[in-house]
Amino acid sequence: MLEQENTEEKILNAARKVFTSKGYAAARMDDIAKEAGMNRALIHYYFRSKDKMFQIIFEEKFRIFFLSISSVLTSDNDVKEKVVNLIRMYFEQLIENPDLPLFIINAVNASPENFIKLTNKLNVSPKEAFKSFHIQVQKEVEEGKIRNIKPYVLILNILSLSIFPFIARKMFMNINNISETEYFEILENRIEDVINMVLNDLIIDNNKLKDSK
Amino acid sequence: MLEQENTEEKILNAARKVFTSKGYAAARMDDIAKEAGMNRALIHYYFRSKDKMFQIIFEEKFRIFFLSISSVLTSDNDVKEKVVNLIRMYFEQLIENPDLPLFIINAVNASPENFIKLTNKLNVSPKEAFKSFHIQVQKEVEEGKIRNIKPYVLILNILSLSIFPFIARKMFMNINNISETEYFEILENRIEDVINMVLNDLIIDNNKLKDSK
DNA sequence: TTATTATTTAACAATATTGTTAAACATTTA
DNA sequence: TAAATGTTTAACAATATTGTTAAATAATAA
Repeated sequence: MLEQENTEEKILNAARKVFTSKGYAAARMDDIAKEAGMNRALIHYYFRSKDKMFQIIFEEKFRIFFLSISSVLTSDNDVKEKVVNLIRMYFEQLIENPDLPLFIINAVNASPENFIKLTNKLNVSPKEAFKSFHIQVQKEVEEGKIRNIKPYVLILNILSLSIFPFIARKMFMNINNISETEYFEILENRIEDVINMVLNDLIIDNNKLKDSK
Repeated sequence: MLEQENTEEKILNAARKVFTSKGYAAARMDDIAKEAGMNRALIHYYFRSKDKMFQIIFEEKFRIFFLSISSVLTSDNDVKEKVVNLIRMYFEQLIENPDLPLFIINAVNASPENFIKLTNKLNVSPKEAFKSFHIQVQKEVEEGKIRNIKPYVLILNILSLSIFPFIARKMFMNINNISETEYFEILENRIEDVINMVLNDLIIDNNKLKDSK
């Protein structure tokens, strides 16, 4: 009988699950204890308080979420390559971790100070990564490599198309009566569409629009 | 001295504000009372319990959110017109109500039964609206009016590009050190970009892509 | 084996949050 | 005006949730 995970791991796994699906306020220490198959006192023995546990999970998730973005944004590739990498990377990461974005957004909304503290504490700087991408976009616009697009607009488009489907997935599944598996298949098949749409939007082309009149 | 709003309105306004910004679990009856400038007992006198109050606010917001979508989706327009209307409508609505999508998504995630109950109770049926749009898209694809795109993909693209920027706005503002006013300006200027991008993606065009090789 | 240490639990304590009530105060109406 | 009704509050009660402790059990080291 391979009992693999020890108590500490069991607790962390349970906490991860409960916190990411319910968020801090709605999570109960008892939910975590039950999920881990043990007594509430035990999780206090291992991790002092709810706050401390949440902090651990949040840091971990925060790292996962921003480290990969940052690495793509600050790589050596040009803008179009980064666009492709970002979209693929998000999809792969979020298919494994569908609750991640909502968890992080809610946590940051609930206490923005925490976000600021963490970006300082960890050697992950979304601010810097975004800024350097911003500059690169402006440069490529000036060089005529891509159309004249505002960096913020491009970033927002990529993030929106990649992340939103995971944020709204339960509602979407509900409205359209489809299972998570089916939904993820739709998303998987959608990746190339998204890539094409964003890349297309970067092409310098004078006569492709305004034909509706 | 025009004292306009009565106690009941004061409470509802406060509840609206607190619930939509914090969500059910993190909201405190005391937050609402303070926001309304009164005693906690008074809000119980008017609205029995926290659950009941939340239900009122949720129904209201749910209606606002889905009524306008449904009306656009089930109108007489063709797909391209609907795309334009949807994107404009979302922007106008969310600029007034930026917390709306996150509030609804979190509430639906927390209790999907509630969502189902409400769609039945109210004469608002996102399910039907989505379905009819779905069929219309397939029809226009067959007629050659728009490119061969999966209805789900189109809907997801529109919703993503329109809604996500509001969901992630606090994080985005934080990362890029910009105020809400500045951010909303960026979004305002982005509308036409989004419309163009989505419409462009619907055009039947054989030689606009795959030029990167 | 026995002593020591780590793990686990049940029972308890403290705090936070919601909900109630009786009495004070204000407003309406007879 | 006085009775009746509606509004508001402070104080209290009940419940939910987190956190602690002492004692039992298991694991480890001497």
